[in-house]
Amino acid sequence: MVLKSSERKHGDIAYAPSPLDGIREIPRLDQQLCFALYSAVNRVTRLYRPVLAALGLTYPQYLTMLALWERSPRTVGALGEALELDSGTLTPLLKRLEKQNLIVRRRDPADERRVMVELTEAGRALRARAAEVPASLACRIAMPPSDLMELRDRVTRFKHHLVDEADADCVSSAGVVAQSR
Amino acid sequence: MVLKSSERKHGDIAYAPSPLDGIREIPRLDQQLCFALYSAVNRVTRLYRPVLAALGLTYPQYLTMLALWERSPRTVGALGEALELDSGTLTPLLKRLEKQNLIVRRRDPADERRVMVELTEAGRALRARAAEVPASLACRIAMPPSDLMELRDRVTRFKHHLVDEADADCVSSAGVVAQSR
DNA sequence: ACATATTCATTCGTACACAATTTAATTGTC
DNA sequence: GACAATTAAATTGTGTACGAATGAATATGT
Repeated sequence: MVLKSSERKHGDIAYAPSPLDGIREIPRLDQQLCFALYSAVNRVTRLYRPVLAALGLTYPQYLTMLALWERSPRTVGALGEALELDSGTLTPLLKRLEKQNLIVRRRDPADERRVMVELTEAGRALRARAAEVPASLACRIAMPPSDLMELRDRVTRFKHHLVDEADADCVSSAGVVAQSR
Repeated sequence: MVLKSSERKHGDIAYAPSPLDGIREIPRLDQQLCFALYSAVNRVTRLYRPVLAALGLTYPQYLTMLALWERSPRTVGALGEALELDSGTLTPLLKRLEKQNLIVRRRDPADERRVMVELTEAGRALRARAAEVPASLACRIAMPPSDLMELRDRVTRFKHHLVDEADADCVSSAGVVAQSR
């Protein structure tokens, strides 16, 4: 019942042979960079959850508060740029923060299209309690700080190398997104 | 209206002073490793979206198919272990794949608690078309393969250093999860 | 001036992600 | 062989993520 599976496309991908029934192509799940990132983020979110629950926040809400603690009256668009989220994601998230009295949202009088998001007193006050979060998380990550910084810089560099628009030269660094060893 | 903000907790975090109104504590958003991971994954998912849409798959569905292409009759639990997802996430996802006729789900006769997930003919056939995905993605990531592999290994190592249970020694590598420069 | 285009946020629909709960089947223990 | 403990998925409820469509406000071109 096994497919023919001999359709080699155009020698475009370097891969290790699959252990299963002669079918080739596509690197294994555990060798793919993108899966590593994907599962790492899920795990990190799970790590943050109990710590942030004490503050009544989810991880994306915590990130939003971090952004607001940096600069407080801010438009939805500016927040979205900082967090790299679109307004369709932020609007309901901000409504939940508003329901918790951590922020207020109001139209910018100067430009009624914009919605200004601003910390409330309670929102600013939460910062003191949130100051313990990084330490709580750190004790759950048994890795030298230098390695963590190195990783952060590499992830950031990776982000900057993602081609947003379809410039599509598509010949350069062939199938190594999901690379084999 | 600015808060007192002079509540230094217990010299637990190394941080750079915030540019804003004297408030300290908590590293900036763009200096946090976890945010870098978080936003990188969102971007990667957006990159995959149009490519996978041609196959009728989302990114988590694609990962699930990758796992099944590696080993096909598999329990929901085994899939969840491979993908690091729980059944609450997997069950509806698998139902959608089943609706597309890519997989079938049936109870294991040997143990009626288990649900076996198996590729259909169409599911196996999809592999040939999916073989182009890594190359399509690679052309959107302008980075040397060696850097990508290095990053993958570092992310994987990072994952392995996350403390799942509350072993909580909590003194070692203080607040560097979200580190400052 | 004014029709057109653009911008900004909201709404809607689809699809994760996970904790907590529920249901069903199996295993241990006696 | 009954029955408590355990295990495996499914279900429920909350909260993201995002594309596409919507609608209101501002910018623009002639």
